[in-house]
Amino acid sequence: MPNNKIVSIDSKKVRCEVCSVASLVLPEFLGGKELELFESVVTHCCPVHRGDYIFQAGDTFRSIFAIKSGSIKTYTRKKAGNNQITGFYLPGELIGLDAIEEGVHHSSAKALETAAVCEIPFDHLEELSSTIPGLQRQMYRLLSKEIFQETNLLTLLGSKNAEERLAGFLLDFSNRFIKRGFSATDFYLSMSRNDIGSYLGLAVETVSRLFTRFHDDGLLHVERKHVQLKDMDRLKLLFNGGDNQSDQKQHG
Amino acid sequence: MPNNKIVSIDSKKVRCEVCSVASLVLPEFLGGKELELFESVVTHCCPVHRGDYIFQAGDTFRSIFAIKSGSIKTYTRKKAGNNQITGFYLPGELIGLDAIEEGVHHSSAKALETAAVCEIPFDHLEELSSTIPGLQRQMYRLLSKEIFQETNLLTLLGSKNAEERLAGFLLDFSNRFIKRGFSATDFYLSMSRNDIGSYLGLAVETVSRLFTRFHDDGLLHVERKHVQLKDMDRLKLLFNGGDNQSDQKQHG
DNA sequence: CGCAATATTGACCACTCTCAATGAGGGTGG
DNA sequence: CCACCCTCATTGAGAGTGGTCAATATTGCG
Repeated sequence: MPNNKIVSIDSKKVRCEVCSVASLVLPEFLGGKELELFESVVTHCCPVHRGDYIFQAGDTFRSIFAIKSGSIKTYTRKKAGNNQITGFYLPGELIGLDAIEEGVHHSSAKALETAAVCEIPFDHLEELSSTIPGLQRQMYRLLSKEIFQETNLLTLLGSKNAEERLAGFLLDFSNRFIKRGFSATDFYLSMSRNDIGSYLGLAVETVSRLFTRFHDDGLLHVERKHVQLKDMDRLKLLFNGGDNQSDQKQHG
Repeated sequence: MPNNKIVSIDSKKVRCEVCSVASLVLPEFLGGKELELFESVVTHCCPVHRGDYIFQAGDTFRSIFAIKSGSIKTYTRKKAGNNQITGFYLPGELIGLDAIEEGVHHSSAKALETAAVCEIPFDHLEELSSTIPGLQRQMYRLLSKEIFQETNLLTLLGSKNAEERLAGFLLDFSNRFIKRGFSATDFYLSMSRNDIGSYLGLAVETVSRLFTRFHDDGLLHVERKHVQLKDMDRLKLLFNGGDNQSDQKQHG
């Protein structure tokens, strides 16, 4: 597995492993004592390997999971033999939030590479969040953030063409990497082209062709999983498509 | 506005107006006294008319809103002059949940018809939910439900073709109407074809053509906003597309 | 009653999917 | 250490779904 890791993350893994989950997931609002309390409810914090499940569709919901290092994909079953990727998650992000309501996981979560994932039993978290006001607030914010991000993805799928989608995908990762202190323009994508295609609602071949085109156009340098964004401005322009200009393609 | 109301809802509006928001939005877990407390934080409960905004993108987030009657659409700005519809909301549903995290609305909410909408100041709700454990739990569930539903929509947009999308759209509304005690097979769609198209990531013309085709195929009877589903089984079959059968179109 | 907005329908074509072949990596076993 | 296999990625050619443009209802509103 040497090549398909997000190396920039792996290089910091040691540091991540020792720092607290709480400070990673809940960067604000919690004091030292509260952080400790939060840490106390985190039961497991085990490393997983590429292909390992964190949970599967159909599992009873008991915990949410915080990612400390590595990356995770979530997906739902689609048609025979195929999966619909619903998200890629990086350190500091939570998975399993969609299962709170029904008490059952409807999606599966699988490690894209070696990763450290912390289990947070939800009933403990609930109890704790009713005693620590700041934690409750943070929980609301985290859930809201997930909704907001999915709304953005909906907009992407509902109104953008193939190249706008891939540009948006890359810019999203760029933003998320930079927030974690990694390079905004030089990173490894731990997921396969197939996963990217499914996530963006495109065929694998289209994704592959677009990477080639972007490469040839000088927008980026790509070699398998390794991506270096070369022209962020044009990439952003591409993402925004016909915006600003008064052309109104699609759903006019 | 005689024709573009969801009449089956309107016919029950009087009843809805007098029953509590809480019992509509939070059907479980709250006792009589707690319901009263919850009601006390609901400041406004004003009627809105077709085209009225509940909130707009850019507004400071202060409240979430519960719909008591009528229907609401939410959307984000897309390209010049166009909107990307992100959701349609019916009585008992909450809007504005995506704005908690950043404290700013990134989407707008507009009434599709005359509707009753209750404002619930979020800081009050937060306070209250830390004193009533059942309320906190319900809030988590409601937020989680929104995430789950958006994930479903993502799957729809990411992996279904045009007719599967429209079938899914109709089945979704059918389910939501039946949960509210209305007919599962006979209802009015309060939104325009344009809105449906935007929501489903399709051109208006495609939506129109599909309605006609479904009508001609005997799947449903449609006359402008009035829809009567005639063959739920075939509609479900259509929605599931190539599932069950071992054909694996798209992202093979 | 006429204008504006919304729907419907048709013709055309482009974007993206499908199918198919080839190439490149990575892991396993001899 | 190399051969082999299997998965994943790339590239090409052709086809089809669905978008765009345009014209014509139909409805609603001032």
